[in-house]
Amino acid sequence: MPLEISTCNHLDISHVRSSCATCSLRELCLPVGLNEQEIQALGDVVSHKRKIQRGGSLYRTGSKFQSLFAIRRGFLKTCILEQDGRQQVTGFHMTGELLGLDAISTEIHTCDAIALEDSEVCEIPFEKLEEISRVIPSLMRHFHKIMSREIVRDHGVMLLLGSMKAEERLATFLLNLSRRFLMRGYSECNFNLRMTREEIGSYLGLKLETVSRAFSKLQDENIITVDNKHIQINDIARLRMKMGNTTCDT
Amino acid sequence: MPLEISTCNHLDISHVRSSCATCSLRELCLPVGLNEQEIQALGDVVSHKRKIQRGGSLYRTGSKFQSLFAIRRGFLKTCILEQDGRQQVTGFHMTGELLGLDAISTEIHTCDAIALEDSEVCEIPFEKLEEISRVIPSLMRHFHKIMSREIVRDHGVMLLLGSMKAEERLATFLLNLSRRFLMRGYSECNFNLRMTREEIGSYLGLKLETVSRAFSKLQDENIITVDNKHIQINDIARLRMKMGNTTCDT
DNA sequence: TATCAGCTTTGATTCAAATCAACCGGAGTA
DNA sequence: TACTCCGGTTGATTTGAATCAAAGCTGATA
Repeated sequence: MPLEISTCNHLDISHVRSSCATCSLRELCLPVGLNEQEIQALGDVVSHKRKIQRGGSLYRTGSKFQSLFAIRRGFLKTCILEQDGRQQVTGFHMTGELLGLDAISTEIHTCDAIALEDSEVCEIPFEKLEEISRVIPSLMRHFHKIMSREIVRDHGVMLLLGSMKAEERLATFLLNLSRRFLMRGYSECNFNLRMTREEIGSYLGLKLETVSRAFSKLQDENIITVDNKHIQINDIARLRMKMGNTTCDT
Repeated sequence: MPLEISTCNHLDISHVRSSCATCSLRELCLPVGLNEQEIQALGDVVSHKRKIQRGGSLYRTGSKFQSLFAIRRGFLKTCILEQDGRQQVTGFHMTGELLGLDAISTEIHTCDAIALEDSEVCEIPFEKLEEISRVIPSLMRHFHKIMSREIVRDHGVMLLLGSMKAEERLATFLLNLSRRFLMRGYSECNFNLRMTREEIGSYLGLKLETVSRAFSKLQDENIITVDNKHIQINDIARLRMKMGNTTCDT
């Protein structure tokens, strides 16, 4: 079922908030430079939407259905769960981002995607994506870019985990969130965290107490103001200093 | 210039050591399940081979030429180099593996690939790869799998860096190398490391002294025998125990 | 063969983060 | 209202890895 695109034609992604699926796709795809034809073609293959409640999972390790998911609304985390209970968050994903790129290799999802708040996603089966890409080859190239970007992002996280101190990690994390909020049209200096200290710690390779201490330290230095889940960045320049001279963007 | 494949038809990758480019591609591609037609098609687009001397670089951060590289012979490392001199090895790559998947997103290589010993690679320009994929769609699917596998691998490394102790990291690393050597037809319990302690440390998020100590500890426990760069695994089961109950495969 | 630079090992010390523990505060509920 | 659970903060202590330091080894080269 093709989705109408005539109803909205916002090209500025910062204003795209409607529930039109193609708009959501536009929001997704503009950053990678898709043109109207490509967006419309992609809209045609979006088979269905799914809602996930807070705490619910979009997919789990071992689930076989192969799809790419575009987040239309909400906030999710992906994580690896080990047999011994060790768990690691591999990423946080917000409205307008993509999910599920790990599933292609194994025919099976190797990590879980769990909603941190009520969310809604578009599901794009890989088969459909590949099918349409044969007609519109440029789409495939964009898809490659997205996958490649994920690899680069992961390398950034590896650098963070391998060589940064707790405070540097948190600064990097906050600046990354800030940038993503800004990109989606929200304030870059005022936002609410959707995840707990423990989840942040898991992502950054730290314990929750260490995360809490790092927050307190940044607040003591007047760089940020923390009120539980609410973060206000008072001095973004000094926060960048904390990050060190890294170009890494997680 | 098409490459002849009639001269060799080894299907058992463990014996493929010839300098025939298509053989090398076969070696590369069999693990992902390419058929003869696909291998031959890919052989046709391999534009040229490159030799890299020990210490030389295949590509550097900032170089713009976009290609996928298939290692025909040798051993390379990829690493991110930060402005402040911080450097992190993101992976080691041996004969029969692929390189260059990070370049697609940015139109530019974001990390360096440096030869740890004299090496030789096939260069496959992305454009050619995409071109041929339009004719043979299954090839594209394999390419996706390879990229996806890289993402999964990176997640494994993130788990390692985020939650493992020094000894667990080294055990995981050795078992991973072991498996890859086995896959290429070498001994899984007797091999030579191509990289220094410092490079291992950089990859595992440890200092070189810590790596050395971890080696010594495993030797003291009679799990491995270390003679400088030569490693012999005496008790692979106990080495696996050291790894912890992780399924992660770096 | 001697020399030298780079790599490796080992020991002593320091330090950052984990761990252990106590307490606080808000949301939900009996 | 009192209770409990959960998430967050803060303090004290422990611990694993980094750092500093010295010395041994190896392979390349003159």
